[in-house]
Amino acid sequence: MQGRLYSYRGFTIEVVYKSGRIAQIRVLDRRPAGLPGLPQNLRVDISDFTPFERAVMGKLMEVPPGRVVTYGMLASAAGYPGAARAVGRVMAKNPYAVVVPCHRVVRSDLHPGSYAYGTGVKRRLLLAEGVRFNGDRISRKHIHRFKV
DNA sequence: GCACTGGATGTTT
DNA sequence: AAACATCCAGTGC
Repeated sequence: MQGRLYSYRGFTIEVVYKSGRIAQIRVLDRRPAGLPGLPQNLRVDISDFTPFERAVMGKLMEVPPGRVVTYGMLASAAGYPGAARAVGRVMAKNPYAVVVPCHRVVRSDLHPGSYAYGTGVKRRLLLAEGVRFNGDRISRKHIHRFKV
């Protein structure tokens, strides 16, 4: 698997194509040397996912850089209150890092929580997007409120 | 406040 | 039936 390399806020992003469609987007913990910026118009295909997964991923894509949501908040906003842990399962399998911004989903105690590419990468990605920390916890002002 | 524990939880495979 | 990137209430500092 080889893909196109892009730059996103100090990280290298690899977009892997399979038969003309985006198969995976991953984060490489490496400085992007002279790479183009990550395109805004990348179209990811979520039609093969379950209704629950589509609802969660779709809602998550509303969260902008510099904001975070908790697993439980995202579950409720997607229409599945109480499914915080199931949201964690979706995030763990998310093939489209950064475009489906699973690094912006954090624990209810505002610790960043786990990440497929390492907790350090998650923390530094959030920092690069403008999220401030108090020690190892995210400050409350960055919590995103979904529109009703 | 902090750290830890045990149990409940929803969805997928 | 098992797995899990959680959550909450309880306990003891």
